[in-house]
Parts: sequence; C-alpha cells; structure tokens
Amino acid sequence: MAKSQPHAVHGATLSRRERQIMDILYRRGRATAGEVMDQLAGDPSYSTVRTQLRVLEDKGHVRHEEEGLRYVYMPAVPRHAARKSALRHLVDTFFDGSAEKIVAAVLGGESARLTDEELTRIAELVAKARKEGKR
Amino acid sequence: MAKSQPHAVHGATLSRRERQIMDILYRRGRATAGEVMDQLAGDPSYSTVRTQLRVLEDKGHVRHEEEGLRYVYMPAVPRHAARKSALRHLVDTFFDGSAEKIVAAVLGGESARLTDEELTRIAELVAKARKEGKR
DNA sequence: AGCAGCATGCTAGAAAAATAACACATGGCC
DNA sequence: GGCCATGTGTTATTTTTCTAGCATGCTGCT
Repeated sequence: MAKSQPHAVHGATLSRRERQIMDILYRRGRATAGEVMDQLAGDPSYSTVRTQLRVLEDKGHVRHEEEGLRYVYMPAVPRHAARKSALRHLVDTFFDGSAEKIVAAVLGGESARLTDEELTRIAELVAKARKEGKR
Repeated sequence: MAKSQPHAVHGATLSRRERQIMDILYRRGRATAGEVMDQLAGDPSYSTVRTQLRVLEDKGHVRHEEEGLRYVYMPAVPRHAARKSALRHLVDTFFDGSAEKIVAAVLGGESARLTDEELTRIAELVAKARKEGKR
C-alpha cells in the first residue's frame, strides 16, 4: 500500500510544538512570527519560532503572505475544514461518537457558561434541525 | 532528578505518538499493549509500543493494572476531566470560545448526523438548561 | 522436568524535533 | 551616505521521540 499521506487536516501528523503553533494560527487567523512567539509557552527564541514556521510551511500546513516587508503566516487548511475534523476527532475520542453527548456536555457547562440569549438561539437551532429532519 | 511535571490534563505536553496512544486509551477506557498496537497506524512493533507506554507511565499520563499476568493500561487522568479540558481547548481554538458556536456546528452536521430521537432529547436538555439559568 | 508461548525489563541506535547562532537584506532617519 | 532596527535565510547542535533487539521470567502442557 502506498503511504502518501495527504496530511489529515488537523492533528495526527504534527509534533507537539507544531500543534501549538497551528492552534495559535487557528485562534488568530493570521499572525507574524513575533506574535506566534509571544503566544507560545516556554518563550522560545524568535529564531526558533521562525524555523518552525518554515518547517510547517514545507510540510504544507502553513502558508505566508508578504505584508509590507514582513511575513504573515496563516493555516493552509481553512479553519472550517480543520475544525470539522477536530470536532469529529473529539467526539470520537471522548463522546463515543455521539453528537448528542457532546451537546449535553456543552449545555452542562463543560466548556463555558451559556447566557440566556445563547440558550434561546440554540433552542431555535434545535427546532430548525428537527423540522429539517422531518422533511 | 526532580522533574515532576504538573502535566496539563490533555494535550500540550504530549508528542505525536503519545497523543495517539492516549486517544486510544480514552476511546477504549483500558487496553493492553497489544490492543494499543493494533489500533496504531504505521504498525509499530510490539516492543516499541510497550516502551512508549512505559514512558507515558513515567510521565504520569498512564497507569497500569496487572490483570492475570499481563498489564492493562489506562489513562491516569479520568476521562471526564480530560474531555472537559479537550472540549474547552477545541472551543477556544476553533469556536472563538463560544459554546453556542460549537453547538451550532454539531447541529449543523459537522460531527455526525443526529437522529430525531437525539434531537428531541437535546431539546429537553436545552429547556432544562434555560429553566436552571432563570432561577 | 523441559519446552513453547507470551509477557515484561532493559538497553541502545536512528530519526525527528526543538533550539538558536550567525550572516545577509531592506527601510527609515540623522 | 552611514547606521540602527527589524526581518529573512541558512546551518548546526542538543534534546526528545521513535524504534526495536535481546535477555529474562512465568504458565501451562506433554
């Protein structure tokens, strides 16, 4: 079997630090080497961070645009695609593959407290999903 | 030697392979070295997997019980704690920290299709959460 | 008792990741 | 023009991870 890995969107093929960097980029959308460095724990040197960004670019996980005279880095895989894959992985690993269970966890306050307005909007989303399913 | 690591519940400090192993353990709850090996991509040798499990145990991420004459490994951090931290991380990274957004993504089919029964139960959960919030 | 099968303990070399020094380029400013 | 600040390119070293071999120990069977 050939083992060309088109690189699974988010996760499996990245080292520890690489993953941290990707997370920062996904949180912020785009960032310079310096900004990434600031976010990273264990304050690595600027040089180190740039090297890692270059490696990530070689691997195809990151791309950069020149903005004025400096580089601004961003994920090669769009956020919504990466997040879909990350979400699925989380559900598989910790929620037995059940969408219902993860929703229950969120509602139960495992991620952040929900405001009343949010709950109202969620209720509407649920109602809509039920209607769509019925069709 | 004093290198006790407080170890963040799930994620940051693990290498690529170590994380794969932890995910397997969280999915199954408990597993022998052989079972872990079967689940791992790139079929590493039995010996390799055992070494990695031992390292994970040294680091405090895994513990084992002797079952008959063989070891059964399991996460040191209970699943619900690890999942809470993983969920929060995912929400922060991909959903701008918004619980509402992740629920919307799940309902929108980003993880798995929801059955009608599941939607009904979720609607009840939402209703309950709203009542609790109102108090 | 002796042997096969399977599991663990220990050790070690190859590969990858993490880190950073040094060299060079470019723009603004005195 | 010369010089500082800020950036990038290249390369090298240390550390960690990944990998697996070999020795040993226990169980059960013939």
